[in-house]
Formats: sequence, structure tokens, C-alpha cells
Amino acid sequence: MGKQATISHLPLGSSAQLDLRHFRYFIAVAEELHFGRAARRLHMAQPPLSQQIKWLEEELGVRLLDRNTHYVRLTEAGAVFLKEARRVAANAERAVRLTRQVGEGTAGRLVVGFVSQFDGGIVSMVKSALEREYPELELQFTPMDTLELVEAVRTARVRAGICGVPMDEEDFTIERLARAPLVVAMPEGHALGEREAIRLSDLGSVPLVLFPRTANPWIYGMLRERFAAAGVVPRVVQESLSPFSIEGFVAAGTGLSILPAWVCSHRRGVMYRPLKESELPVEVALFYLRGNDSPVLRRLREQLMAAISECTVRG
Amino acid sequence: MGKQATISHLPLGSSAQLDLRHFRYFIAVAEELHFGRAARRLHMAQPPLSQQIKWLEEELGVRLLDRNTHYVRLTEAGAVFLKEARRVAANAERAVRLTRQVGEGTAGRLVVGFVSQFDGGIVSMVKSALEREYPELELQFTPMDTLELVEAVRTARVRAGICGVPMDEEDFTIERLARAPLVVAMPEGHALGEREAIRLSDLGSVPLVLFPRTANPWIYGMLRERFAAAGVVPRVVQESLSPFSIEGFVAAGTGLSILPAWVCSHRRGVMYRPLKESELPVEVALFYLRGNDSPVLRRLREQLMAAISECTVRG
DNA sequence: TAAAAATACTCCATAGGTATTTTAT
DNA sequence: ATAAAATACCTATGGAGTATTTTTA
Repeated sequence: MGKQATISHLPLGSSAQLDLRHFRYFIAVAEELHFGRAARRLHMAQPPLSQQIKWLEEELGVRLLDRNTHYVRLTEAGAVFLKEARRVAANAERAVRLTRQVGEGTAGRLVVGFVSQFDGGIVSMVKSALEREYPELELQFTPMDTLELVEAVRTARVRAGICGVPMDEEDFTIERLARAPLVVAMPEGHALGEREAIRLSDLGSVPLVLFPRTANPWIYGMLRERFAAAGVVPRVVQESLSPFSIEGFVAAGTGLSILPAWVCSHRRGVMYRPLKESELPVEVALFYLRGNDSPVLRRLREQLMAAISECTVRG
Repeated sequence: MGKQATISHLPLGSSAQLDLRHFRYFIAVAEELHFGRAARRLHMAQPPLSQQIKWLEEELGVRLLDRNTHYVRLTEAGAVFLKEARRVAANAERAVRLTRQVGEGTAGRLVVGFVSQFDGGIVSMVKSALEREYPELELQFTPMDTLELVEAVRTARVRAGICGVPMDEEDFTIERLARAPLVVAMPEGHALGEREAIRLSDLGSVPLVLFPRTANPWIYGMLRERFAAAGVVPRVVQESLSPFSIEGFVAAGTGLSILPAWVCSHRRGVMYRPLKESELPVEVALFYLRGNDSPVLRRLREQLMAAISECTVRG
């Protein structure tokens, strides 16, 4: 009953194993219907080919080829085996191709969350560009709001998220995609338009239309801190989650707003001035659970950055 | 430029080829997530398994397993390769199984012609019995009349045919399935019913209801010859292709008939007496082009004979 | 430090080579 | 008679073995 220390050369029944080689060889012979030509096509000599086919027939217990010196024909079983062998060979190739593609991020499925309010169309652009170039790639972008997104990434409901940082999360990998200056939006003809750039301290008594805390708590918090540092209590008269809606309020004279440059629509009736506090970074990032990196993610990140720089150049 | 006389040892780039072995090994490791256990499951030592996996990863150019001494995990590419590898392995097994089954006649597709007028249900019985037992087997029985059937077998429109013999065809293989005596059908109470058996010479002046020549030219011809040999000119008053219809005429008193025993319905109003000329063989056979034999055909023949003897015993 | 994967090396089974024989039209 | 598959025999690649080292949680 003692456990055998080593395995050591057990004499197996039929020794050799069926291998892809046998499928490849059989396909060649069945297609050429000539051992010599098939051997040439396989870059090998005829005798070992004959032997392998013979071995295959013995292994299957079925004659696959009806042959003599003057013809080679498929038997019924041979025809079936040819069909199946082609399937096996094709599947094997597909396995290799797909796996390599996943390795270089051009195949696979990826679910990413994004905050659709702040997306100006880049997400759809990236999705269609990638899926057009790599048909084996499937991207799913799920719209969510910022806090929901962070939770979804943490619980792996989505593999990654795209939203504004700074983010104070411990176990996320955060890959910065773009940095945008904050600008002050004001109705055309507003007095502050005279200045080249605006300071937070200039906004002390001005009515403001801002994103609510939930839109992005970190940016919200950072802005509040900077207001406090400038010795100003901001007067928020209206909140809205939608940049477009906010610009509506600005144009209507409800108040001024502070927006990341990339969401500005440049609509009539609104003008923009840079915010002097240029050290206020508002960045967009791709983030995911530490260790959850993958070639597909890297491919997505590249494409996102390319698309963003494209927009920046054109815009 | 001269053609190389021998192939001889060209040093290939990456020497070894991808083989089913690699798929099998990877599946084992991916399922166990432990090289040692996987090796045990594969009845081999751990080091060569590690080597083969390493070779596979190098061949694919992708890391499939994220591993160290304390864990083994699938990478994204590894998960994809596992799925594909399982498909390949399953297809390979299926190829072997299906081919073996074709070899023993329990898989494949077979188109057979039969003369439905003379089929008492045996064909459907055999079809359903075989297809129930062997799900990979597909039988198609095509109804045709006798001459059409012979032509269809000759031109390979169908692989085989079932009909009555003798048949004077040169290049058919003809496998007798059953022999049935000819019986004389007469209306109940007919004078000839007094006799134990009927001679053709008894039928000289009797009105007859017979199959037309087209139903089966060989049996028709043989019967004519025997009538002639008996010095009788048969008086055919009605012809019909359907045994059931013929028995209708017999019951109605139109005439007597000569039928193979197996098509007798034993309906009320008709009685049967054996034909004395017992050396008149009417046989049913399976026939096909010489050389077109196959395990499936043999399986069909066995099943047909079993079904026929079953019917004979019960009837 | 202990368990597991990786490395180092050895060996023989077998795929594949060449030369030759058999076979079927 | 000839072309092609089968057989005989040989070689050497590489898959799989054992022993050992490296690694990391």
C-alpha cells in the first residue's frame, strides 16, 4: 500500500498518443489523395507519412483510406474523419490566434464604467474605433455616476472606470489620461470678462452655478478647500449635474460657473476665462483594481489618450 | 538551383510543433491550478509539465498562468486559451468517436430507396429503431417504384435499394433479406378453396387480378414464364399496383390474385391458399453498387433481417 | 521555513530520415 | 513496366524521467 516514490516507465498499452500531427497529416493526404504529394506538401518524406497514417488507422480501428499503388480514396469513415479533423485543426489555429490577440489586447471582452454626463463623445469614438479594427474585441461601456462607479470597480462589477480625479482610493491603479484647466464661464459682456484670468478671490460675492458634491466629491472638496484658502465663501445659487444645463443657467445670467475646459460647449451667450489658480488640476483617469491590469486595458488606455489628444488638437 | 535530392535535417526556427498534448496539459494545470496535482492527474512528473507549459507560453508569446510558489492563477489570455483548448480537446474526442462509429456502422448518413407499395411498416420500424439506438445515425428512406429505384442505385442517387428479386443486374451486390411463398388469394367460399394448394394450371380459366409489369418486371416475367410452362394463358381482368387494392378486387369477386405472402392483409372476405409451385421464389433484397458496401449498410441489413424474422415469428 | 515551481541533466522512445521491396494496373 | 505505397532499418530530436535549486508568502 506504500505510496510509490517515483512514476518510472509504466509500459502503456498503445504507447503513443493521438496528436494534432495526425490530424494535419491526414488532412494533407485526404486532400491530395496521394501520399507522395501530401508528404511534399508537409515537407517530409513519404514513408513516415504512410506510417503515421497507418498508426492512426490502427488507433481508430477503422480504415480511413482505400488505397493501392494506383489510387487513394476516402472511405466513408475517412470522409467523416476529414471533416472532423478540419474542424479540430481550425479550432486549434483559432485558439492560438485568439490567445495571442488577447495577449496583445486586440481580443476579449471588457466592461468599463463611465460618467456619461461628462463624456463629450470620446467613449463612443474609442469603442467604435477599437471594435472596427479588432473584430474579436468587445467593449461594453456602462454609464454610472461617480460614486456608483467607484463602488462598481471595487466590487469588480466593471473592470475599470473612467472619471475625474484626484481620487483617494488606496487599492486602485489610476492612469491619468488628460489634464484640463478649470475655466470660469460667464455670460457674454460680464464685467469680469475684462480680466485675462480670474482668481477664486474674485468670486467672493458672485452668484455661482456649480456641480453638486455627488458629481465628483474629490473635485468638489478640493474646490471648497481652495475657496477657503482664498478666504472666500462661495455663493452657490444653483446646482446641476449637466454641464449643458449649467451653461444654460450661465447664459441666462443666473450666475457664473467653474468648469473643466473639456466640457465647455462654446455656445453663444457664454464666454470663458482661465482660472488663475492653475495649480488646480482636474484630470480624467482610467482606474481599476490594483493587479487587474491587462493588455486589453492597456490597449483601451492608448486609444483613449490618442482620441483625447486628437480632440485637443482639433478643439 | 538544383532540386535537393533529399530533405535532410533543416534546422527549423522553433523546432517543436503545437500538439494536442499542450492543450491537454494546459487544461489539467488550469483546472487544478497546481502543477504538482496536474502532473499527478496526467500521470507524469511535474518538471516536464512545467517545461511544456513554458514552451507553450513562449510559442504563443503570451503568459497564460500567473504563478509563483504559492499560487497559480489564469491570466486573461489563459482563460481564453482554456476555453478554446477545451473546445479543441472535445472536438478531437468527437472526431475519434464519430469515426469509430462510422467504422462500425453506428453513425453517418445513408439514403436508401424502397418500394413503398410493398412495405408493410418494416422500413419505418427499422429506421426508428436504428436512429433511437444510434443518435449519430441518419437514415433517409426515399419511396420510389422498382425501375426508378434500380436507376437511382445505379446513378448513386441513393446508396442502396430494397425491393423484390430476382434481379438481372450485373454490377449490383444483392443481399437477400427474406423469401416469401406466393399465395393465391380468393374470395371466401370460392370453389378452389377446397384444395390444400393451388397449381398454376388450375388458374387457366380463372379471371385474375395481378400487379402490372411495372410493379416488378422480373417477378412479372418469371410468373409469365411459369404460366407458359404450365401450358396456361392467364386471363388478367384487372391490374393494380397496390396489394390492398388488389385484395379489394378479390373480395369483390373480380378475380383471384397471386401475391407474395408478406403483403397479405388477411382482411375479411379474402382467403389464401399456397401455390403448389413452391420453387417460385419471391425474395426481398437489399442491393447496392458493387464496391459500395459500408458498415452502415451492413448494420442496416442486420436490422432489416432482424425486423423481418421478428414479423415472421409473430405473423 | 516550507511548499511548490523552475532548472539541470540524463535517457530512451519514436518521429522522421534513407534504401529497398512489394504491388497493381 | 512503372509509379506509388509499404516495409526495413537507422538516426537523433525532444519529451519525460530524477535530482537539485530557487523562490516567496
